[in-house]
Amino acid sequence: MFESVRKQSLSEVVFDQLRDRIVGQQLKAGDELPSERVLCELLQVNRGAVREAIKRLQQAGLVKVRHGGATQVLDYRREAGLELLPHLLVDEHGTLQADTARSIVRMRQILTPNIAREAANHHSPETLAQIQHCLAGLRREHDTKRLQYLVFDFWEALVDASGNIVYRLSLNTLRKTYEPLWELFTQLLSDDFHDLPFFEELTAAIAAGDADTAFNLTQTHIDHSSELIFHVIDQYEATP
Amino acid sequence: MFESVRKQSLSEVVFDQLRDRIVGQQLKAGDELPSERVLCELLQVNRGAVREAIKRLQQAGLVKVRHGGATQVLDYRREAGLELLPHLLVDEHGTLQADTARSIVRMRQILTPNIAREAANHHSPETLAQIQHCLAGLRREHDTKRLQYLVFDFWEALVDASGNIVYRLSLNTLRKTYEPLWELFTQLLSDDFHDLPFFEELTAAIAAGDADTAFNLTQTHIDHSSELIFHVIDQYEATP
DNA sequence: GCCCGTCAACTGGTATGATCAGTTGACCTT
DNA sequence: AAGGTCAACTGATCATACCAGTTGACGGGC
Repeated sequence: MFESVRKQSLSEVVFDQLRDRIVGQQLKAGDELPSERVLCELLQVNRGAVREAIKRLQQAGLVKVRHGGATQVLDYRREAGLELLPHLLVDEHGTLQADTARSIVRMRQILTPNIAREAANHHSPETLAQIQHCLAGLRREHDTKRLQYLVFDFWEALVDASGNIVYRLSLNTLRKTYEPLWELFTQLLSDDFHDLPFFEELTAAIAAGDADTAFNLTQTHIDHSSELIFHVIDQYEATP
Repeated sequence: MFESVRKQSLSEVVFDQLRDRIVGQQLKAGDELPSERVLCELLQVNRGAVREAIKRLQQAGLVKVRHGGATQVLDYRREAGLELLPHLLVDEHGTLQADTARSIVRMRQILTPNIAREAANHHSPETLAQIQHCLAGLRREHDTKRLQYLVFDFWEALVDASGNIVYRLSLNTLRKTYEPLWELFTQLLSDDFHDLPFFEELTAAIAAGDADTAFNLTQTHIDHSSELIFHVIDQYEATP
């Protein structure tokens, strides 16, 4: 099929370039960015584009801007937020960083059972209905690719039911992080997507308000898929 | 003492105003922002300032900008990242949102024991030394206020030792979120800060690579302080 | 009637150059 | 050596063009 052509604004290009230099350590913490006027000259763009890019770097916690003084590069490991994750997982050369990948899987591994637990504790009639609606979709679908989307919707419904906004926002970022790798998981986690009994039991446990069962069921399920992914990461790391 | 005077750039003011309207639901998901030129007129500022603010909104996942079309407000609960948290905890009127506060405490509660576990599993000689250095500081300090900083440094050392970048970035955001409420915790968690035996045992467990003990010790410790905080939140919510 | 191209009137994106405002450091005075 | 002055940086703001993509009304063709 056709792919949508990518259109990047200038300020986006500038932002990407500076961000990559920072996470790539060519610009280290404490270093000073060239002045806006110099950057214009170096990058051959107008100053507005440079300023927009720097505003975004500031928003991302990568630089500190001071009126009258030079713009300073911050230590992104101490200052940046989760939203930097996508660019730590895949570096500027498109290389996947195994350490980051493992970190993400771990996070998912510990977050998901707790989401299930809190969904059992805090669900409302509306959010429960949404979960059950997702479950009904899972029952009908057999194509792995489409199933993957439905499984994801199921988890999103759980997060909503948990009522925990921090889980919600964290998962948003995690989603954006592995969206580019979506198809990688289609085959890898195929068995998990097709594990209908699990989704049935989990939904039942949540509906019954049985938090411990919801937690344990999910932990078992997620531990399994995590092991699969860890294994693939190890393989990837071993064969450059 | 004196407080440093706050200086906010225009684009920052514009950004704050628009962000508050979005999280405050005056601008709902799907709504269209006024055009940049109209916003200039409404806010009586230069277009550059408006554009810089909108770039930051875009970076934060709050709006979707399309060349030629209107800028659309997104559903921040589905699109935004963790970095929005500070502004969900305290709304534009300075009111603390109890639900968000509880979500944050829960997140901390489930994250911290896992950080300890992974610190036990993955620490290097350097990161372990850093933890022990923090512990030494805790032994010497008795003033609660200064102790609070040292305790925080201790946890940061643990996160570094865990080697998990996702934990690291999440904690960065959580830190920025409760930084404004820092003094609130000074008295509330005073007993926890002074619980030296806990820090001693935890450090020993990590040094010994005993992940389960590290996990359990931390869980007990954090569960206790979480209960304290939950209690205060409940009280706060009951007395408006 | 319906389809399709045209075009004007939006929208955001880029460019230029001027000016305001805070920071820094060399230099001069005391 | 201490302190004040000032020129030369830095970022912040402004005004005004013009480029480029989107939208929808309009009108000719079938």
